[in-house]
Amino acid sequence: MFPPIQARLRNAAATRQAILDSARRHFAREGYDNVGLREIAGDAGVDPALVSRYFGGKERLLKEAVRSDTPPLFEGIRPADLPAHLAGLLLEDEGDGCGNAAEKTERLLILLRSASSPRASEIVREAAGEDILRPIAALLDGAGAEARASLCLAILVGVGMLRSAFGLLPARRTEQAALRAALERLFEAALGDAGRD
Amino acid sequence: MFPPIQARLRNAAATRQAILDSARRHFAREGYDNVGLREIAGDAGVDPALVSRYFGGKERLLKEAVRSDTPPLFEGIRPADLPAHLAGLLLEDEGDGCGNAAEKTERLLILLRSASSPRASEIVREAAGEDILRPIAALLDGAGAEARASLCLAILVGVGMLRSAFGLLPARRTEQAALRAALERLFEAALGDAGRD
DNA sequence: TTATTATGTCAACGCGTGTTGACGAAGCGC
DNA sequence: GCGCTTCGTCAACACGCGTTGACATAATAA
Repeated sequence: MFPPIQARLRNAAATRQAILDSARRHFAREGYDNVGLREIAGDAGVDPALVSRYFGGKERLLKEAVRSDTPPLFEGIRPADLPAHLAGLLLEDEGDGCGNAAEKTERLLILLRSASSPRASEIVREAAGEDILRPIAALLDGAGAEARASLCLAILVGVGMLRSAFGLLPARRTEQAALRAALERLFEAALGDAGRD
Repeated sequence: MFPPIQARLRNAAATRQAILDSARRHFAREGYDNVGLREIAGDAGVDPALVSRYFGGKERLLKEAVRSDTPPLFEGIRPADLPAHLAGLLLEDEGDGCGNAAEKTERLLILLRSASSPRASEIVREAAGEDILRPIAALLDGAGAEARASLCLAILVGVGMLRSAFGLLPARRTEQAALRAALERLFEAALGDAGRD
């Protein structure tokens, strides 16, 4: 599926990184439960046993995959730009048509597609709170900031699920502009007022 | 977990129905992949082998569980009432706190929580299209009716996922009114204009 | 060189899953 | 009573999963 990396034999650091990269790709496209260690290892050009050996288990691998060693998603964004930025995250994430996500939003896809799965839910919930909910809520102010951020996350999750599981909202070139506008209005509605109690 | 039904021995129709009821409850709460035939059968007070025997496999059981032998979700709804109706579906579905869903929206929960899962995705996509997307789109008119209905489905899925996987938006009594208002505005934004190209 | 460590390979385990076939037992017509 | 069909029970299978330990081989030091 991915071209196996060669000429990297007997290099622990590079092997570890190859496994991590392959895991990120697969977790982002298929979700934690729907991919096996053998596939991840296979695309990394590595023996499946090494995954458990290097990372100490599949859950630890996921935990490492969603660690924030990639740039944060909401840095330098002004509150007024949030709707456009959120819509952009959804529209740019599947850059090359259907497959490899842009690296900077790969973490978002991992969270979206591993949300179900009892084994991954705790890790996913924690990472989503830290990487998405908290940054959005920090940009807002007033009562109900968390609730409004939650609604944004719901839209992110819903649109992501619709695309991956239902094949809807594919964002073809011809419709992308209209969809982007609709998503921005949706995020505006979510951010504008929610839980203002 | 559920009180096992007794005094139903040697009654094929009743046994079949008990399995189907248990399957609906479990699929709605845990999703297709996260529940085993042994649990479903156990809560139905039945041997696990009977599930495969009566329904011919787990996928067939899911197919039967989402069949529309329960009342449709969007009957007698006027377009203007759609936002309130959709918000109501999300807020009333977990009636007794956390657990047994109201029967009339159990099918909705099954679809939400089984959306990932490669084995169930085709069945879920088909049922979602028939039970949710098509009815909503039929209530709308003009260009982009399907895209707008898709956005509504995305909100349904997202909010449902957030609740089941992340434990957010729990809709406590004190916040329910505010959340309902926010959801209505969200659905209004989704229905108002989307994909108008 | 040889000895030692680091890295990768292989086969197998234990577990849970959905599924199937053989057997037992209840209902029912004769 | 018997015979036959229907229904339920039990044990086992085959499969895939994550994981582990024993072994082989490359890299490195003595």
